[in-house]
Amino acid sequence: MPRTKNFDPAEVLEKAKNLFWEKGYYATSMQDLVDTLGINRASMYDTYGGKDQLFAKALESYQTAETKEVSSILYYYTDIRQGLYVMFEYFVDAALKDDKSNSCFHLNTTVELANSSEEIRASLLETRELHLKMFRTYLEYGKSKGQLAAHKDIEGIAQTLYAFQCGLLATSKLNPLKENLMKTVSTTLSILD
Amino acid sequence: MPRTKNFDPAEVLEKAKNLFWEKGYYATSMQDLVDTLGINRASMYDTYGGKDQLFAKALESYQTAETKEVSSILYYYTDIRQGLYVMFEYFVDAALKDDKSNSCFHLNTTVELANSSEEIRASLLETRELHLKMFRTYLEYGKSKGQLAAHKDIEGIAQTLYAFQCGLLATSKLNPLKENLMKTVSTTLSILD
DNA sequence: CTCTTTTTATAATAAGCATTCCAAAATGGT
DNA sequence: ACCATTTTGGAATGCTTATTATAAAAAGAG
Repeated sequence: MPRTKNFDPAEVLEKAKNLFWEKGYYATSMQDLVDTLGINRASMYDTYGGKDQLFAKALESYQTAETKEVSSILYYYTDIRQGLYVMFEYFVDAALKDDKSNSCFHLNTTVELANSSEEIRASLLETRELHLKMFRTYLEYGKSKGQLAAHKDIEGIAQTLYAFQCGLLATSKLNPLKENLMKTVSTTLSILD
Repeated sequence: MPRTKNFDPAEVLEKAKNLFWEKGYYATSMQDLVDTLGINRASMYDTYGGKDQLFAKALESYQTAETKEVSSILYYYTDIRQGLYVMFEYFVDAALKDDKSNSCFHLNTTVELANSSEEIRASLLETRELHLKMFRTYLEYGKSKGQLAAHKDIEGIAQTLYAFQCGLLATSKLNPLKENLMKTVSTTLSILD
């Protein structure tokens, strides 16, 4: 019957995601969000709920998109070394986009909130589990193609790749140079040999 | 002439360090500190200055202690694989102490504040540089002893070890199991082979 | 045009924040 | 014993926070 929403909730959520990604949960105030999102404070509360819910939705949106992206990258490359390299490169580019060094929203949130919000922790754990599963599957595939020696411990490598990915993006805050970061990627991938 | 301080400033700073380590800068209020440190609010301001300065001192204290510890561990072990393994084990134990999962104060602060405080960033960068230098020196030593092949890229390995260390401790928040974490350490150390 | 709902702008609320101040009590050195 | 200084407890300050409320303007659907 009446007036419809004047903005695209998904578009606005994207802006909130970028702000939380850059500044973190505590350092981002609702006033910051009002200034950034381009919609009124009341519309914000009406559409997304309070700060907690908005943050949770932003994180969810980020994690879903990243998981999908990783999946399609790995699916595309039949050489696992190449696939993993491009995947790490994708994360590095995202961490350094717009000449900032915002690292990775998933990692930032792990450090800031994993121990203080059960709901957020569950969301982080689920994403970690999804990534580990993708790594395992991809490594199994590599083994079947003879790209990975049969005796290699897939679970150990998968967890190592996940840990290294977190470290790579964390250090990108202090060392925001792509070529430097990608050298550590190459070095790390030698665990496959 | 008159009354002397009633508490040991270093001891109290240790408590502040543990609280900031656990909760981070923003999530720790001065009231939390008053409740935890066991000294009066006025004494706190008088001895350490405001929140910023107290945090900076706590971080400095942490980084100095950790750097010293790493140095002595590496100095003690003549086998570089063993030395690095024990070093990572030391960090894992610290990250999981008291059955919590507080990760590493240096890493936590990198994620939370590296982009918002120039003073803190400088302190973090200096510590990173110190650790890289220790790694390089240790790897050179290993090379001279024939424990590391002559063609290995020392700078690349050093940076990779630093990145992995950050990732190892970050993931310890979601996966606080020592044996699990130490398996990724072993896997990563295969980059030396 | 007429509902009905959303937007907007503004303000009120209530709590928490870091910091400063004050006066009384405590304490070590002379 | 005296004095200088710190500790203590409490309160006051002034600012920021998240959230809710209010009322008027805007706009799509019948």
